[in-house]
Amino acid sequence: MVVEKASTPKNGRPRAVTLDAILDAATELADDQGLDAVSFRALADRLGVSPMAIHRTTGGVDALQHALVSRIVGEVTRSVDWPEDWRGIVRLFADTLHDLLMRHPVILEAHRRASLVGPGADDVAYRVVAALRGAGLDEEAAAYAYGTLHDFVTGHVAIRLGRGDLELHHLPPERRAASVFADHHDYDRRFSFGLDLVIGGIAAAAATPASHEEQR
Amino acid sequence: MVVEKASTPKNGRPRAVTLDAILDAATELADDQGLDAVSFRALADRLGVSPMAIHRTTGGVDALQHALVSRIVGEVTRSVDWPEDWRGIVRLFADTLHDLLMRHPVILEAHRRASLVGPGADDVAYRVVAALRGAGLDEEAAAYAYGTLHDFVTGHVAIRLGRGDLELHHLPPERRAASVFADHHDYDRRFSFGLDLVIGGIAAAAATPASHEEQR
DNA sequence: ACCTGAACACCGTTCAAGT
DNA sequence: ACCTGAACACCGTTCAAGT
Repeated sequence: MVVEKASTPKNGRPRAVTLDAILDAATELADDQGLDAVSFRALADRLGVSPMAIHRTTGGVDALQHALVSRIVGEVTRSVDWPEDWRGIVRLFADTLHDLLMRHPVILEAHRRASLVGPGADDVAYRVVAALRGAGLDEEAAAYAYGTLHDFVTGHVAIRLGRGDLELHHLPPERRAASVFADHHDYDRRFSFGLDLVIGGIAAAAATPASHEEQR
Repeated sequence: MVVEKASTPKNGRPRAVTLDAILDAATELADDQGLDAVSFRALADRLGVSPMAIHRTTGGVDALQHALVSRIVGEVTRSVDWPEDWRGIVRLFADTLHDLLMRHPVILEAHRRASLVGPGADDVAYRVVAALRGAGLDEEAAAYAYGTLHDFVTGHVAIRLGRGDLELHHLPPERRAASVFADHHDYDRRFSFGLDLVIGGIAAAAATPASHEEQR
C-alpha cells in the first residue's frame, strides 16, 4: 500500500496549500486576535496563495471552524497519566480541560458553530465516568456528574476570559469598598474552590445515593 | 424640573429613532437569528431610517452590544420574591439566571465583548452571598461559592444551546450503544442534578468550614 | 441638531477562465 | 486537478452635504 504524500496530488504538481497548514495558521490567528480575524483573505496572505485556494481546501468558513475546534479538542486525549483515586482523576480532567480552554480561547468562541467533539474525547469521558462510579455514584448520577464538571469548567473559563475583572466591579465606589467581592476575585482560587465544591457534592451524593430522589 | 420626552429633541422635530426602539429590534433579531444578523443595515430597514442613524444613536457596534446585554441582564433583578432558606435562595438564583440565558441566547454570544453587568445584578449577588453566609460559609467561601454557581449555570446553558445533542454522540454506533451517555442526556435533569451537586458541596463545606484548607 | 448618501476598506461565496 | 481573478452581495465606519 502506497502512502501518498499529502502535499503531492496525483498530477505531481505540489499542492500550494494543505489543510494542516491552514489550520495551523488559523489557530494562531484565532487565539491571538479572535475568531473574527480569521478571514480567508488573511490566511491567504500568510500562506501566499489566493483566498479561493483556502476556501476550496477548507470547504467554507463553517467547515474551517469545525475542523479548527475538532483538532484542538483532540489534544485532551493525548498521553494522560491517570491517577488511581477518583478525586485525582476528576481533578486531572478538570485541570486539563481548563488549561486547554485557556490556551485556545477560540474554542469558546467557535463552539456554538462547531461542536466540542474530538476523536479521543470519548475515552476521557469514559475514564472520568468510571471513576465517578467507583466513587459510589450509580450510572445515571455518574453521567450527569460528568456533565456538571464539564458545565462548570467551561463556564468558568468563558467568564474568566470574557473580562479581566469580576462581574460586580461596576459598583459605585462606596458600595465597592464594602463588597465582599472586592477582596475575593482571584480566578485560580475561584476555580479550585469551585472544583472542591463539586467534588464535595459528589462525595456527599455518593454517601447518600438516593438523596437526589428524596428531596422534592 | 422638566422631564423631556425622549423622542423629542430640543429643536422640536421628532426623533427618527430612539435607543430603546433600536435595542428592542436588536434583541428580537439577535435571539431569533443570532448576533451576526444584527447589522446596522438590517436594523435600519426594520425601523425605517438610514443605517447611519442607527450608528450615530448607538455609538457603534461595540456600544450597541454592550447596551443590549446590559439591558437584558437588568431583568434578573426585577421583583424577585426571595424565599427564606439558603437552599431556596440559591435555587431561585440559579433557575432565574438559567431561564434568562435560555430566553436570550444573545448574552452568551455577546458576553465576551460586553461584560455581564446589569444595574441591579449586584443586589441579587449580595442576596445570594448573604444566604451562603447564613448557610455557614465564611466571607471568602461565600463569595467564591457564588462564583461557582455563576460558572456552572453559564456553562450549562452555553453547552445546552451550543448543540442539540450531547458532546459524545459522535461515537461509532457500536460504542454508542454501550455508552452511559446515550440513556442520560436530558438537559433539564442535567441542570437540576448539577445544581443539587453544588448545593450538596456547599452544605458539606459549611459543615466542615476549614476542609478546603486542610487537604493539600 | 439630526439625518442622509456616497465612499472606503473589509467580508464569504460563485463562477468562468487559466495551467 | 488545482488555482486564480473578477464579480456579487454583504459588513462597519468616515465624512461632506442636506434640512
